[in-house]
Amino acid sequence: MKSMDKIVSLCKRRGFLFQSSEIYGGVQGFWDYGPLGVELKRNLKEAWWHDMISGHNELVAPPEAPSPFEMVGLDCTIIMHPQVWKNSGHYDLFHDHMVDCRESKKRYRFDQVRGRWCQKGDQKIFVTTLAEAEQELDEVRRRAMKFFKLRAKNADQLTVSDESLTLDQLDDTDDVLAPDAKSLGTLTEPREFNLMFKTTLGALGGEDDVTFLRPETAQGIFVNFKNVLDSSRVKVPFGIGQIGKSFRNEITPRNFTFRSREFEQMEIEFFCQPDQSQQWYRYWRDRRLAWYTALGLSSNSLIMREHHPEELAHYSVGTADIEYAFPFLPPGEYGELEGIAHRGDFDLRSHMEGKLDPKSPEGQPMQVELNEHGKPKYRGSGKDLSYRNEVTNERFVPHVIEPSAGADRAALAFLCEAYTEDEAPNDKGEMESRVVMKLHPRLAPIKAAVFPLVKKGGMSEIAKEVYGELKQHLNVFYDDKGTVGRRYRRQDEAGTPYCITVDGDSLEDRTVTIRDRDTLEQTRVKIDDLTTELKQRLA
RNA sequence: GCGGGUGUAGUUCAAUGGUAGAACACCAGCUUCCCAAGCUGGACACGAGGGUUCGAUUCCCUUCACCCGCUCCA
Repeated sequence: MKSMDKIVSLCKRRGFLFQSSEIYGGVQGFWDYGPLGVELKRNLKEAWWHDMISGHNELVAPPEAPSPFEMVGLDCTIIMHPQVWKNSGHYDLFHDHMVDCRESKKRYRFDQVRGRWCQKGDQKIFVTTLAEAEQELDEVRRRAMKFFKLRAKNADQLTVSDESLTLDQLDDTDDVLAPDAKSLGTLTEPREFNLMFKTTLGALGGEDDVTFLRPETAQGIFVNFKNVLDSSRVKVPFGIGQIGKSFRNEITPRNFTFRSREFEQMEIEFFCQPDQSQQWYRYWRDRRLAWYTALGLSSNSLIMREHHPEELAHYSVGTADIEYAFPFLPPGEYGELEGIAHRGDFDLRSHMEGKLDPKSPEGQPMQVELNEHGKPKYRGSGKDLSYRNEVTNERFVPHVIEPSAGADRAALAFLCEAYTEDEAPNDKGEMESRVVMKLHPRLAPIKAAVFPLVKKGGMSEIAKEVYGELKQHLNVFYDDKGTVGRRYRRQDEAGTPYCITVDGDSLEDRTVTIRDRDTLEQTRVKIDDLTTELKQRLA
């Protein structure tokens, strides 16, 4: 049976993944890739970069694509101008003040809990509710009656303030009846949740020099949009891709590497004409799903989850998550690998004009979010990030489709998918259980292993010669320790798709056997044809 | 952040208020002409800090990490 415990144990044992700083007891939410893991992850990122960016042919429209398009890459810094995160919306979203209720164990956003002062006799309490604005007064009154143990006929003993307040407008929470509590004063002090990693610019930096490690790579693409346009001659529609580390202070890192605090993203921002954005959204959504299945994720374990219209920001035409049935999730539940979001012109315009207000009235272009003085809450760059079609002379702010993938989550999904227990014969022909990582050859850390069948009679010499030749082209591994069966099993656990064995016949006719990891079948090929044969099989 | 559970070798597990065992894995050698567990030998562990005690891996406290549930998930 496939279980998370077994997968975690194999990852440690074989050097795919280690806990960060393990000798000091580890740090929650940080993980290191070992010798096999780093190869897997590099292969994964290289597959993505090749398939999405460097291997893309911009001269022809791929199947299902509305038109030909261009793709270029970018690699930008982790630390950026602090204003980036204000206009991207992360600064506001990531600085929630939260309170916990000691009684109900629930957590609330401090500025979202509303309520009213209620008085009976000389006792004055603040009764809260999460109810909608229309039901708020009734709900507050109902809870207050219950708290004071008043019957309906004595309702006139209760006075409820006309003014609705949020918790952040109170001096303290001592007299607050929390939304799910029965007694007063159960809320903790509000605590700031810094979901972005704060850091300081410059050696003498004070509070004014605070900035953040990026929580996503995407913003680096948006702020370089004009640079890329001015330097690369790309024309809309085109995409900019980037692979890089991002950082988020996850509240509850859990499930192995699934929710890490330092993680790597593979993101594309695809810029297109607003009237074509729906087609491009569908194209990327379907293409990205197909990418995972092409690399070996079972379509039974993958789902495309379209967000419901009510989940979407109103400027967005659609958002879909590609999700995988990780073994640590209950049956029927899926964990996100990648989100494909239609982001409209929100990001480019926010970086031009100042942070747009997602709560802008529907049916018209979004407006810049204003502060209490009626000025932009956060100033934009003031730079023109619109695009001019040089043929039609039409000028517009491109709409953006954002396929945003998690490299570590993908690596984990491929590891989980690959873990297989099956049966293989032992030297007596009896079936024994075997653990094999059925990684796609493109992802496998080691492409082939080379063995002398036994360490004598000149087999080692030939095997070393074969190894030296292959090593120039492929990541291969040499092993002559123990019996050959044991060496095969070791490679099975590492996910090596092929094992090359030099035997007695090799001495006579310069042939070797290729053993297939999944079928255990062996075929004999000439040493001179080996590189070509392997490259063909690995393609 | 809350509640429950668990921390012993690379892995999976024992035992013990007084010398910490095993299996597999690993290393060296022997054996071995195709699928791990033949032979000999070897190296390797009580998450961290504090307390109680003559003595703590064991009891107590704190802390860190992992697992389960709740919460959160931009």
